[in-house]
Amino acid sequence: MENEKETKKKLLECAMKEFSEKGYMKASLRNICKEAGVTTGALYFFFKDKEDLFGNLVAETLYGLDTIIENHFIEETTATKALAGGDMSVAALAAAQGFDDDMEIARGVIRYLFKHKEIIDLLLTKSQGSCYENLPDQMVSKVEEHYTSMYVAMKGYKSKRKLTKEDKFIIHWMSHDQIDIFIHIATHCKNVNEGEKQMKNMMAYMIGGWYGVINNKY
Amino acid sequence: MENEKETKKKLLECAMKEFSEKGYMKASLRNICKEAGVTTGALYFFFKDKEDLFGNLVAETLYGLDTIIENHFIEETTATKALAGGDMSVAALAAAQGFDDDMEIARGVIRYLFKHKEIIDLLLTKSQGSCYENLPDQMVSKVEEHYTSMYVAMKGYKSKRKLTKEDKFIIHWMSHDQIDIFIHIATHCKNVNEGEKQMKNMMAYMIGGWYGVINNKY
Amino acid sequence: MENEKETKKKLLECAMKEFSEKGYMKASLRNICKEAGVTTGALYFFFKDKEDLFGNLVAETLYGLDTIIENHFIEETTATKALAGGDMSVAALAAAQGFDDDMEIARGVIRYLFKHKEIIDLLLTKSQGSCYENLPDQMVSKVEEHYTSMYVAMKGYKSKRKLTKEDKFIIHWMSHDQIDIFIHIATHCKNVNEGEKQMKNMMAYMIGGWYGVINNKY
Amino acid sequence: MENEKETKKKLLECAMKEFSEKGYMKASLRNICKEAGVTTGALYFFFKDKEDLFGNLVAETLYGLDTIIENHFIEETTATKALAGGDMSVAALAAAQGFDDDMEIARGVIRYLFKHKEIIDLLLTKSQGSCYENLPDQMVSKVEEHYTSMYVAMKGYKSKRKLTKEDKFIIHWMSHDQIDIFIHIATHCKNVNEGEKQMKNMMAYMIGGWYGVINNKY
DNA sequence: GATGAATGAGTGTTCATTCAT
DNA sequence: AATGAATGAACACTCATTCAT
Repeated sequence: MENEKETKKKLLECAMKEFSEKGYMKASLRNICKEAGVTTGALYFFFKDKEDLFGNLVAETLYGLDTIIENHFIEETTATKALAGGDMSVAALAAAQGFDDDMEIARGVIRYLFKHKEIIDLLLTKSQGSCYENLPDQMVSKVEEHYTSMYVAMKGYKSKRKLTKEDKFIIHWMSHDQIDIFIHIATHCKNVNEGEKQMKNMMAYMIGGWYGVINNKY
Repeated sequence: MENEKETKKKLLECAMKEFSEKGYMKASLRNICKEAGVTTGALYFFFKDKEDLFGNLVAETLYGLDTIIENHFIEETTATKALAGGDMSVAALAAAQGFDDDMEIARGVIRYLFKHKEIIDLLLTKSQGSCYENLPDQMVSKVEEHYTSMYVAMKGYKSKRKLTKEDKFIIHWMSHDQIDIFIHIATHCKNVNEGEKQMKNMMAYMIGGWYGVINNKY
Repeated sequence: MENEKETKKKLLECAMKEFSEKGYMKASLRNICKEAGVTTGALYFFFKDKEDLFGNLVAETLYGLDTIIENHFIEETTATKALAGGDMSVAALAAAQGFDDDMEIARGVIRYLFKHKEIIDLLLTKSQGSCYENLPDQMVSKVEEHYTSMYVAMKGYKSKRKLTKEDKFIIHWMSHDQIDIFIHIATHCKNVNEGEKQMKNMMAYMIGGWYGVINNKY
Repeated sequence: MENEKETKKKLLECAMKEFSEKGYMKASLRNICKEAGVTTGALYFFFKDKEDLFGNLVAETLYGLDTIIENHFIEETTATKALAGGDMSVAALAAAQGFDDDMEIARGVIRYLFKHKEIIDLLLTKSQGSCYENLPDQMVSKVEEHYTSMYVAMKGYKSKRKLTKEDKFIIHWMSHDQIDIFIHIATHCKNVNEGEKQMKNMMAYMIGGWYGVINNKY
């Protein structure tokens, strides 16, 4: 019963190695099978095709990440909405609170990233050619809504309708940058401790950036 | 003599199209030649191999970009070094000056990016699999040295030797982010005017970020 | 005991569908099993191989058809033989009688074809690649002997020895055409009523053809 | 210059052999190449894909056959149309004339078939799976229109509108049978002389059949 | 009776590259 | 300067079949 699943496991391990070394497109199913000591037919018993094999490697981790980001940022969103319409100083205070919360969320994200570091690396840097190649963009989209609300609150706008093209652009950029911080940590720090440590400076950078934008007169 | 160069030109045009549509890896030399109305042999008369063809497309633009970044940021570097050892307020003042200069440089970079938008897009989003796939990283390296000096000055350190691992990490991140701003503008704005406009907010974000980092106590 | 046979039944149903849709060669045993909700191993418990599976689908129907044709046409044969040696007009008369009998047989065949229409379609149009691909030819052979006797009688020959190469050729053709009439009806009429109706004209055509041949002077 | 085309020729020869032996579907491009002493890449230099290779074998012959059938039968059609509305005996006479003409056409077709016997065999018996698998049906369609006109004339109908479902069915059958005569000759006679000889009986059969149908009272 | 696993040979097709002419 | 021809290795994928359990 145990060694029945050995082959699938072996296949996944070798696939992990091959994809990590060569990226999705250049990875060879033949190589994976050879390495695993089985014929290509065996691979197709367990997996529908190349994409499915890659999917089996990353799906679970991806789903968990999605859940974390979606849940947290969406809860935040509703909380932050209450700020809209308040006076600037209150908003600023609340925003500071918002950042503290974000910090907490970020810590959670980072812990998750490091818990699944290899898969995350695969997704972030080796998925080109697969259906997962736009993962960062998708995550950015999820953060963007949350940040739009925060931005509206901090600017003291009464509704999202007030947002100019420039507002939207910088919100998108900051969302992108937030995701990029996670990616940067995941790909540049060797463990979760270092990740959490470096994150403090990065969050300081980001918060400073937000204030720079909010107070920008140009 | 004229139609000799015609073929090379045609080949480059068709290569541009193919690489832009499919990316470096999925681009087919066959297709390029078919489109250009010549045989593959012709291509190999003008270009050593696939990489060389891609290189011919991007080399000039790349060299120009390198030059801009290298020249400007390196000149800056020497100027900023004078600050080392000064008191904090002077440093801050000087840093502000530094940012103004950076703004000017950034404007130049952006103008350059849009002047060669298609090639830049190719380099930034379609070069995976070629030797240019790490271009952003290389550019980051060039900015990094300049930023290290600025950082040292703003922190009031007496020499680079004082830099901790955390300092180096955040400097790398901010360098990366600077390059990312350029990339973001190049890939998200439709013309140079919009690019320059959006850049103002982004620079405000970046400068705010720097201050956030410099003043960070954690 | 009951659901044991359920699986075999299910397999046969799904095989029917797959073979009908794709033809013998392109049909995939994998697909059949997937559709039936069992593994390929199960299929190989019930059937020796692909050919055997196809055989199980068509064998009974095929055997019935064989029997009908063989019995009837062979009975006819002995009856018709009595004509040999008689004078022409008697032979013609007898031949007319023969055609009436043939009409009756044909009606029986057609009824049988429509009773097993789906299997017949399978055999006639989807069996290429299997050992049944020459079914029409085999049926032709069976009719041929009967027609040879009829031909000998109508021509007023004293024995089969008189048959020239041309005689044999046209007998083969007419046998082939007789089978083709059945096939045409089976594949072009939507039910037995229409089949029987159209058959009248077709038999008129065939009988006219026979007279054309018998009286042909060239 | 001469042995440049040797490879393509060799490839076509070997393809001819492979397709003839195994049929379109079971033919292996690898085998063809191995037999021709070249790599598969070479094949793909000359031919787009399997279908194109097969097409190169048969296209010319097919086009010629199309032309013969289309030209002749369509010329006939207009000639025969003049009969519509005339009295029966005249129509019958004219029909007899029509059959004489058809005989002449048929002789032309048969000569063509034997001139390209191997290709014709390929098309008729080995093309399943390719885009040519329905060739006989297409040819039947072309004959059908001509026969409809003849039928209308012989029946003494004033227009095609009078045709019942039964009329149409038997016309289709007779068209089918006409094509089948050609196919039968092409696949059962070993040379054009034998073909032309056997055709006489077959045409007698067919003409007899037509009269049988036209005079049929049921 | 049936599964789950695996084989091994095969499929058509595409690729960048080479080279004599 | 360019062609036409060819290579050879690689690709993802499918197949009917087998067999221990």
